[in-house]
Amino acid sequence: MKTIPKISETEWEVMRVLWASSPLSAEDIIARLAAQDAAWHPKTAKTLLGRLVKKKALGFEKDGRAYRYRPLVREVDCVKAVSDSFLDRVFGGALTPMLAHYVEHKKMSAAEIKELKRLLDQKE
Amino acid sequence: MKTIPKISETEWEVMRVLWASSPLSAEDIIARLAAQDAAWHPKTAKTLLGRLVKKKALGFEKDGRAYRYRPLVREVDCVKAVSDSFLDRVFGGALTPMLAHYVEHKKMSAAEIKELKRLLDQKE
DNA sequence: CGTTATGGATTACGCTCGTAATCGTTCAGC
DNA sequence: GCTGAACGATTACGAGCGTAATCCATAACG
Repeated sequence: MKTIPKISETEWEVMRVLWASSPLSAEDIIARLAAQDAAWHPKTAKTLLGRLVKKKALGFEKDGRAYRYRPLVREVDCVKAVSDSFLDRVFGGALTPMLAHYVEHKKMSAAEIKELKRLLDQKE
Repeated sequence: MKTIPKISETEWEVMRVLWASSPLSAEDIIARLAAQDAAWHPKTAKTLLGRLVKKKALGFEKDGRAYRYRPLVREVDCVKAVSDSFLDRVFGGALTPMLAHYVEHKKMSAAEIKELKRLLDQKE
């Protein structure tokens, strides 16, 4: 089991772009980030790319002077790590109260409810 | 709607103790923290209490030389704030994939599954 | 009554984060 | 070939965090 580097709040946005599609150039990544949130400053994105490379969440191949970045860690693994820590911290590790919180406080469509029930059925 | 102060990882453990029971003296809080995790250093806990007071997550009444601390923010509100941000960051705000992740990756007892289904039924 | 233990306040310190600007190099266009 | 634009690398910097130790006042014990 590989060690999952700790990915910060803003770094997650970058990772999510690359999990959705990779490899990508910095330029492409910046474009996609700006597409979902215009407040992204290119320099900031570059800094984050550098940090993610340093902490080995991203790798790259050179493509001329530029890099093409790709994830070195799988999304599922990162999601699992951070989900577990969230569960521990906020709900003391108790799964059901956590799920109950969401079910009770967030809107869900009938289809979503059905889908979730199906998953629960499978689990039995 | 009051503003929820940002509560850090370790601060959450302190808050959880006080949400479970308050008001409590620093001594009591430290004892309860140590009970669940022996690695807690009293000085560290004091620092966190101070910080939580400063950021107005906790208040206190004087009781002689000592303080009796109590939460100034409700657990539900904090849970909601941090849950929403977690959902956004890790799952891009998509509720069902998030719930699905937990249902698929964590162990649940038959009773828990049943309880959750009941909540989903209510929601319909 | 004085000394010590205890309580909160203050100070410490290295790390990470968010947010960029600057630097040095190299590719591309003129 | 020369110049400027663009790339990654390096540097910046204040805030917050995790982890304590130290300081100062007072309460409790002897």
